[in-house]
Amino acid sequence: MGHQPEVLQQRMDRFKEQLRNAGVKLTHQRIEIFREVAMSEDHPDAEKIYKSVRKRLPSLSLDTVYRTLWSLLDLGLITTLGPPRKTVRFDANMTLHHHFVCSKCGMTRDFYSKKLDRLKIPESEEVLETIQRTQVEVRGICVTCSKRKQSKNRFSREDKRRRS
Amino acid sequence: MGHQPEVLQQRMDRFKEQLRNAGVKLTHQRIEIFREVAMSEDHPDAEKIYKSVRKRLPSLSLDTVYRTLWSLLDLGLITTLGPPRKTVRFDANMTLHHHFVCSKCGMTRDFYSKKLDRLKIPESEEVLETIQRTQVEVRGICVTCSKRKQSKNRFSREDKRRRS
DNA sequence: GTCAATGCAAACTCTTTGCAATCTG
DNA sequence: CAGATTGCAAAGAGTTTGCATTGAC
Repeated sequence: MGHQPEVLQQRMDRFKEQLRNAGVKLTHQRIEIFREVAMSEDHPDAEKIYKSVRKRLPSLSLDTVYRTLWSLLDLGLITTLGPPRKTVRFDANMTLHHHFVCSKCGMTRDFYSKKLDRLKIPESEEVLETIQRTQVEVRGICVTCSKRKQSKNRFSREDKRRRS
Repeated sequence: MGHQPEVLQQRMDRFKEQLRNAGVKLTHQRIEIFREVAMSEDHPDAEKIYKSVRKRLPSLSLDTVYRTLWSLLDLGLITTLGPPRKTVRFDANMTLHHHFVCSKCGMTRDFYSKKLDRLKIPESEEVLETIQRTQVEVRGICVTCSKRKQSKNRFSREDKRRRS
């Protein structure tokens, strides 16, 4: 479980540089939390990150993990799996379709494309026993979020949360 | 906000047929909850479905909405947006990559493909102002979940939840 | 030294569960 | 009518917040 050392090093360097550029403090917590996400191959959730990092920083608290993760997201150093929302959302459209997803608000819209429906997937043997469906997810910023006066991509995510 | 009438009708018919085949009762609640998901174009969460259906069935409770949605998921009548988990998961791999996702447990693994990286997306103008990234999500059942003795895809999801 | 960031504890929100009452087939 | 399903209320997760303390620059 882990990436090539040089990949990790590269990510860590980029991370430190971006934090400095943003005028944000390089705390032990942030360094270790980012390292954990950067090292892992399994897309961990906050709880899992918390447990791992805690071995190195026993005083770490879970809320710091959350705060740090949202911050890293805003800085563009990490992404979320699927739309960045906490509640599960459902879809009765079982026909082949694809998604536009807004990275800010999680808005999701279907779109159709015969070409994309026919995608050939390479190897899957290792991980998936049976394949059910292949879907393209296009991520970007939606029209509404683009218009909304942006807090210049500030480090703190607080304003965004209070609003929604 | 709504699909073509004939699409809705088709989905409702399929829904009723599948429930009968599975030997599952066709209650008002299930019918209205499924109709709501089938009608909507915006991938609603449980809360939103609850609020809408409540206008028609004032006695509906939120826990019934949850139970029904997981059940419909098991029957293959609806899907979730992204992996079917409740907690957000993070990813420090900012290089172009794609995902294998297990529909049962939410396990997610990266994979790489130069071909998929070069996907051409059709129209996006309407919805997304700027596109950040395009990613392919391959859904299926992972090796571990395939092995796990399956409760013959029973309607109730309870066993699965308790286990995790 | 200053102000951002952390840890703690408490509040909140979302989701699940146990059980008696109700409704479908 | 029997057993599945619902509604209720309460418990459980997961996540966020206010505030005093700590630590990076």
